[in-house]
Amino acid sequence: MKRTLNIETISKIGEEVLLKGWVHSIRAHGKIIFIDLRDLTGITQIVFTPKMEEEYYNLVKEIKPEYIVEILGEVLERPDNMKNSEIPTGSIEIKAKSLKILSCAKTMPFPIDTNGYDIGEKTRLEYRYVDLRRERLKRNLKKRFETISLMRQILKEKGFIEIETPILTKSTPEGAREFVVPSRNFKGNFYALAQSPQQYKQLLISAGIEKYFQIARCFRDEDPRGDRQPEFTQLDLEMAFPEGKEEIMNLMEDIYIKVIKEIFPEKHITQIPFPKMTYKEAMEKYGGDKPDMRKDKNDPNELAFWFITDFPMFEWKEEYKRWGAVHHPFTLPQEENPENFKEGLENILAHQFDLVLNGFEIAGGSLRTHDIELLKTCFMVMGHDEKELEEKFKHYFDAFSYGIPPHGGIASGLDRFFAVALNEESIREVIAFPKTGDSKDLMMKSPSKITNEQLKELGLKVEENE
RNA sequence: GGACCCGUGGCGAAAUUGGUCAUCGCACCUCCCUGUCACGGAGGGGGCUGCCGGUUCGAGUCCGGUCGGGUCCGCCA
Repeated sequence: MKRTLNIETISKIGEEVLLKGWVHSIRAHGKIIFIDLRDLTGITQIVFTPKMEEEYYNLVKEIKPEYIVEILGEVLERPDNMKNSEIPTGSIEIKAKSLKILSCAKTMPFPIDTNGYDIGEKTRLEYRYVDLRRERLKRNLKKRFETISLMRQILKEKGFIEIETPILTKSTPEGAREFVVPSRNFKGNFYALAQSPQQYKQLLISAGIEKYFQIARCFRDEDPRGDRQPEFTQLDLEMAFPEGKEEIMNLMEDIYIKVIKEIFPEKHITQIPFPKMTYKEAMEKYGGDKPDMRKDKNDPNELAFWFITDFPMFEWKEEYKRWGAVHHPFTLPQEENPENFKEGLENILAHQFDLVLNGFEIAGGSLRTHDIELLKTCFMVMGHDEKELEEKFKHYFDAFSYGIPPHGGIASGLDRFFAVALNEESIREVIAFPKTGDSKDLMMKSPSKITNEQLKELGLKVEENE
């Protein structure tokens, strides 16, 4: 017999159904026993009475919360005074005929029929597979999936194609600290995990993939925060021949408006089209480059999307005693004549913009420099010499020398977006298996030591005292 | 690299100024209950207060260290 999902029982009154799922709760009244059966679609009440076959009725008493069971029974409409308006299947119940235990379960390490906020994160992360049984987390993961599906659909309709770029790539100067991966075949050499598909996507543009996107995993070995993880997901896209940066902004705006309308209909956007504000104005008026522009900060359903534009191109990096890029070196400066760079680097703006949502930066985009000389100048300004460029970016300049159209793109951090859209304080609540503030995986217990054999094979120094 | 906060049975919390304070709720176990849906009722098991050391006649309660979590600054092209 084919399995019926809990939510489907409502339309099967009078029919015999086979249900499978988790025992959410048990209410035993001596003779009559109620079990709330949970599956991905919801909860259904099952009723067991002594009238059923003795073999099965005795088995019911063995059942404990979170056991996984299979129940054959008849869908009955409940008498009016016994209906439960709290749950979708509250108007019916299943009169059980038989029962089979598919899996037993130990007592859960913490309650899962709550929202979980009052349980220490340490415990929740250690038993993440149990924590994920929580309704709230399953809802978050579902919404996440629905959103990403919609984004793919929208971009497909607009002529973008999704392309996977390498995760194992090369260490480059500039940018975030990278995770490095030792090479076994070439001892003493290392891959770096991609901190962003930036270079690859620009090379795809040079190849004539005029509209690229990717739901991309990125890796950065920086100290995490509540809204950061060492690995995270971004909607990454790039296009050739954009009609100015406005085309990119409009595209991103269009995507988010559709996402909110379809996946988060309870939300309302403060202002459409998304207002724009220059970096200078944001800094002067709001003291930061990601102002929270909500009208009513107590309204949990308000979403204030704002574009912040005209970021400076360069900033002084005191730590390294040199100039660096505010965004990245590939950003197109608004001053395209390198001669004028001498006037004062701090005054040069870039064709760069961020998308800010309720005080969080959820996307950063720009037009890219496609003039090789200008690009080299930008690198030189930031303290890189010809030799280093030849070493680290040869592929990049070479590709451009074979022809590169004007292009631009944007990357949007999805974890942060989901946290805001789902009213979660931490992005850990919207990621299935997040890491701690120390970049550890408490469930898998990683990072972990590896054996001396492994170290040797990788050409790494063997620990003496192990 | 720096600053701050937290750590009590499985989970969440309580323990006046350090002195029977290891308590409560949930969960768990046993028994009773044919209509509950946070079911109800009776009884029961479980911690020595993250760890180490110090102060004190006496510490969960003070001090130091350590381990484990969290937040923030730096960092995050």
